[in-house]
This record gives sequence, structure tokens and C-alpha cells, in this order.
Amino acid sequence: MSLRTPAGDPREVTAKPPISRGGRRVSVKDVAARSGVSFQTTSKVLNGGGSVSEATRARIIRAASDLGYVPNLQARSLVMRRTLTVGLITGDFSDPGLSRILAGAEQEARRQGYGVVITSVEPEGSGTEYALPAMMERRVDGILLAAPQMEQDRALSHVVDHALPIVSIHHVAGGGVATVGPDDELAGYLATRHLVELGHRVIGSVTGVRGRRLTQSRQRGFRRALDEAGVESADELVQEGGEKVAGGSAAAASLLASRPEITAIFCDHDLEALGVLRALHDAGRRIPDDCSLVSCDDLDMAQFTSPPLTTVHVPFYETGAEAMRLLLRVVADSKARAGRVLLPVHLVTRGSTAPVA
Amino acid sequence: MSLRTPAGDPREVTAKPPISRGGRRVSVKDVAARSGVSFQTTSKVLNGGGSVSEATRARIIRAASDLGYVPNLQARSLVMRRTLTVGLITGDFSDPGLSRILAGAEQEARRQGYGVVITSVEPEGSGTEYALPAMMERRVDGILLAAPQMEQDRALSHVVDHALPIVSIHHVAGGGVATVGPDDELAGYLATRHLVELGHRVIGSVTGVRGRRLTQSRQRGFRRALDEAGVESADELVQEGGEKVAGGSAAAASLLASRPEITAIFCDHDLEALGVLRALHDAGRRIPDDCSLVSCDDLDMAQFTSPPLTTVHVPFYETGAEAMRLLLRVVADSKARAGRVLLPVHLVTRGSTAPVA
DNA sequence: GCGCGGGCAGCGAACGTTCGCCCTGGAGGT
DNA sequence: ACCTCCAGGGCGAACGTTCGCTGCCCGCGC
Repeated sequence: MSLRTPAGDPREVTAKPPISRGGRRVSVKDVAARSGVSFQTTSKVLNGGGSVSEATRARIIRAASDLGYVPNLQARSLVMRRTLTVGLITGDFSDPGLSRILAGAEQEARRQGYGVVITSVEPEGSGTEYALPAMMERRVDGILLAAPQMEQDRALSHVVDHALPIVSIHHVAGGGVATVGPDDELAGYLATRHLVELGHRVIGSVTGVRGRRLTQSRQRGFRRALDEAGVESADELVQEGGEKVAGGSAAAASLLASRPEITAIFCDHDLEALGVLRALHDAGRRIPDDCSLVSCDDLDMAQFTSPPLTTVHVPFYETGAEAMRLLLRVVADSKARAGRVLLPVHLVTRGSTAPVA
Repeated sequence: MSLRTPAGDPREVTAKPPISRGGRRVSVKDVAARSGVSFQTTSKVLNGGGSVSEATRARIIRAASDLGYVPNLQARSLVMRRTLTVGLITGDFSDPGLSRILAGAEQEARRQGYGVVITSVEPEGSGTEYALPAMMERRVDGILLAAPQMEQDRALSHVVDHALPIVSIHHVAGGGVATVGPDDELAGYLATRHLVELGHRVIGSVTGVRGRRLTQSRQRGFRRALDEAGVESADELVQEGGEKVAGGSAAAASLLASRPEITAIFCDHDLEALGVLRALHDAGRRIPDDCSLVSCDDLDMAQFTSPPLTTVHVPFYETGAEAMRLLLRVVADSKARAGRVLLPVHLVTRGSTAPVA
């Protein structure tokens, strides 16, 4: 289990350890030869185990560091039947939310001594057939899924059925996969309740990609808040904006056209909100005076729009970290199957919302 | 007459191939047993080589697919002495530029059939001592460096000296490492020349992190453009803004305070530019009427600021892809050492610049 | 003086591959 | 009838580890 690399001897004044020796990487056998013991004994020492005299132990450590020995994880994995590596299947790297998730996941894995092999699947789904086999070939100990577009992927059931630990950030077709993610319904609810509390009674919504679970959850929260307050929730008050700025812009424009009396808009994503902001501006409405805007995600940029965005903070980094934590727990102890973890979210009030005029 | 395994399990036409068999992963030996040949022959067939009759070949393929055989890359790597895996050492995932670089690199690696094991180093430098050993243990075939903060890292010379192919996006201490990156000096030059051509004669600059190569290059381009046009380039016209929004804001404010007659600002990064935008706004200057602003990077957000940012487009994605391409070329053919590749950049004119009033 | 236990180290096997060499049998040539 | 040749396939070895067992020697108690 311990991933020890030979500690460099500070007294070593001579050249830094060579990485290669005679063209070949140095192995335990080389270290063994240099310290006059069998390679198995060397292995024992380097892994901290066994009963070995202090003298030879020191000799071996010394030799290892002299030679610049670096253990070969491939060989080790072969016999240990675990690679100390997890697979990370992701969507678009440049999605700001996703990238924070990745950061959290990677760092947590690293903290626990695991390596991460990463592969992304293209939005169009290409790469899906590549991702899984690639991970299996590499014999990862588990897989962390952070690819929204794989929600529908049936190929996953393959893996799911057959005891390779897997945790997903997003919903997975067929269920049965442990999921860790923000409480999206709560996010929608909090955002909307905020608007309601400010006195808004005609509230429009610009949604994310319609088919996606995340969108559905946030919208559910949206409706719940409206229902609780007895506020109208007509279908025409809801427009799909996709996940990009331009989509948000278009959706908002069409919203304003059909229901000009709108005084507030709830938006599924900050990125869309940027588009909405622009559309409102173009329509000559001042924010928040003429129209309030609240969204979800709390990306870095949210504090730098004008006005700064009131939005529900979604703990992306923590989501990635927590998902990885759960995955590694299952990896370590296969009985530790877990269901669905919901991470708390909270509203961050900035300048884009105000009491209804 | 094929020799079947005594196990003679019923050929299930419906069920998908099992991933595990009897708790253990299926290996070539299992496939061999089922098709009545030696495992070495199986290996030959599965790798497309050797001379094997069409009949047995088919039988083996069939058995492999029935059993859901997935080759073990660990074992293969052991004997082949290459892992078909490259290491990707990166900085902050959520840096928009970096994340695009990662995307390019990952996709190119995937295209060429290589896996990517990724690790990030924290801004404070922690993780540096971890990253390299982790890569070496995993016996990656090469390393792609995309971590600005490792510019100064001396531990790298270790690797560099000893024939592990390595390509970096950023400058590496000690030199000797192949580098692929945007032409940063050109970026600074193009941006500044644009301002000069618009008639600006008092031009301030908000820079990135001072110590960084990238900053120095862009500033060099900035000065060159000024010098060519015979425009003043006083030190007090240059303020360090770091790489974040807040820093840009502060730098711009101090610039305006010391030289109120400034009519244009050149900014090293879009993110800073966002801060500058805000500072200008706070100072009551309209953009671009009272003050022009140009920056570098052309992040997605640049088109959504108000006004949209005139900026030099930097091909992040292509940088990552090209760097990976170069790395894999060196991996495949160790003689193919290469020096420094500069990728072209170009100015994108939007709304934040105008002729001087 | 003898047997015994324990500390220390060695040894063989296994993990799942690839690679090169060897063996076999039957077809074809003389 | 004999040799040759080649396609088809087996076999041993190696890659760099870990693990469990075995064996040696020494010191100690009786």
C-alpha cells in the first residue's frame, strides 16, 4: 500500500541520481546487486516490511538512492492486482464548472496516493466507445464519471454490472451508480424563493439543456418555490437557453417578447445569465431596477459582471473531491456501496436582484 | 475439430460479455483454454501478427469476444517497455487558458492512442515534488508540462538530463527542454501596434505576473511596438496586475492616478482586462470613447464583456495539441529533438478600442 | 553438549504479456 | 523413396514486482 520512493540522502554530494543505467531503467535487481543481497530482500526493505538487520537495510536504502531507483508501478500492479490509479472520464475541460470538479477530484486522489488517468468524451458523444475500454485496459481501480453527456450512455451498464467501482457526478442511465452532486433542486428553489421574497410575481426562467437531469432538478426547485408562494408558473414563462451565452440571450429575448410584464428571471446557469444580462440591456431594461436576475453556479465570473450576479453557489470543487473520496472508499472496501450524496448549496446575493418596483 | 474447454458453458447469445470471470479478470490464458490453443498463439492472433490458420484465428477472436477479454496494458507495458501513456503536469485546472491547452493535449494523445495520466501542482508549488516521481513510477513514455509555476523548478533538470522525452508549454529553468507555445511577443506587439495605429500616444500597460516569461515576452512586444512608433514607454506607465481580475483593477486605478492623460491601456490578460474595465468604469471613463483597452488571450468571455474586448487571439487548444504532437513525435523517434515552436497569434478587433479622441 | 527458537535472508512462484526459436507434419520437388 | 520447405503452432524466457515459505546460523536454556 505504501508508495515509498527512496528518500534522497542529503549527504550525497556527488551527481544527482541517474535515471537510467546502461540504457535500462534501474530495477530492484540492480539495487540488490549493489548492496549484495537478493532482490527480494531489497523489495522487502523498500516497502518497509520484513525483518532485516539495520545494517543491510541502510546499505540497501543507500544503494537505491545512489542508483536513483524508481519502483515500477506496472510490475507492482501486476502482482498486487491494483493499480493505485483511477480513471476520470470527463466532458469539456473548459467548462468552468467541470474544470473545478476535475481539480477537486484530482487533488483528492493525489492526496490519497492515487494516480489519475483522464480522458474526455466529445460533446457529440464520440469518444464514449473509446473511454471505457481505455480505462479497462489500464486496469484502473475505479472510475469517476464527470461527463454530463454520458447521462444516456448505455455502454456504462457493462461496467456497472460488473463490479468495477464507479461514482458519477451526473445521473447515469439505468441507475445503480453512486452519485455525488450538488443539490440542484435546492439551488433552483433558493434562487426562486429569493425572487419571491423580493415581491416578484411574474417570473420567467431560462433553462439549461432540457433533457438533462440537472436542468430538470433546478426547474423542479423553481416550480416548488413558485407553488409554495402561489405564483404563476406558466409554460410560456420558461424558455430553454442551453448552456451557452448566446442561448441565454435568445431565450431571454423571446421571454421578454411574449411576457413583457416580467420583473424577474431565474436562470439555470451563470453563463446563460451573461446572455440574459445582455438581452435585458439590449431591451433597454436596467438591472436590477427594471428586472431582477438570479442564476445558479456562482462561477468566478459571476462577481465581475455588471451588475454582479446574484446566484446560488454550487460547490464544484467540493463535489469533485467528495466524489473521489467516495470512490476511493468503495475501492478500498467494496462493501461500501453508497447511494446518492447531495451537497448543500447557498444563495449569494449580489447586485442583480432587487425588490420589485 | 476444435478442442473445447471442459467447462463447456452454454453460449449465451443474449448476455453481454462478462468483465470478470470467477472473480478474476479474464486473461489470454482463459481465451486460449476456451479455444484450445496455447496462450502465446492467442496473443499472436489478438495482436494481428503471426501466421495462424483462418479457422483458429476465428475461433480465438470469437472466444475473446465471448469472454469479454480486455488486454492488460500493465503486463504488456512490462515487456514492451513502453506504456503508451504520457504524463501531463499542469497548473490550475480552472484557468481558462490552461484548460483549453489540456483539452487540446488530451485529445491529440487520444487520437494517437495514448493514455494521459494527469497531475496538477498547486500554485504554491506544493505537489512539485510529488508530480515527477509519480510520473516516473508510472513509467510514462513522456511528459507534457503545462504548469507556469514550474518555470523555476530545478528538479526538472533531473528528468531533462536523462532522456525522458519532455515538452513544455512554458519556459523551463536551465533550458534544454523543447517548448511549444504561442508567440507571446508578437501578441504584445500586435495589440500595441493596434493602439498606436489608432493614434494613441499615451499608453499604459497592466502586466501579468512580473517574473513570468510569458509576461516578459508580451511586454517586450509592447515596448517594441512603442519604440517603432516613437511613443513614450516610461516605467510609470507599466503596472503589474498579476493574473486575476482584482489585480487588474488595482493596477489600472493606480495607473490612472499617476497618469490621468492616458488614452489607452494594453493588458497582458483578458482576466485582468475585466478588472481594468471595471476600474475605468469606476473612474468615470467610457470605453472606448475616453480610453481604449486591448488585451491578450481571447478567452470565451472576451466577447461578452461590455463592451466586447479587443484582444489578441491566443490558440490555446492548438498549443496543447501541437505540444502533444511534438512530444509523441519525440517519443516515437528519440532523435527527433526539437527546439522552440512559436504558434501564430492574431488580433481580434471588438468594441473596446477606438481612435483617440 | 544438545536441541530449539528466532532473527535474517534466500528462493520459487506468480501476475499477464510479447518475443524469438523450435518442432511438427504434410505438400512438393527430384 | 528421400530431402526440403513452409505454414501452423508450441514452448521457454523475460519484463519487475510481491508474497509466502524455507533454510541457515547463532544464542540460549536445560
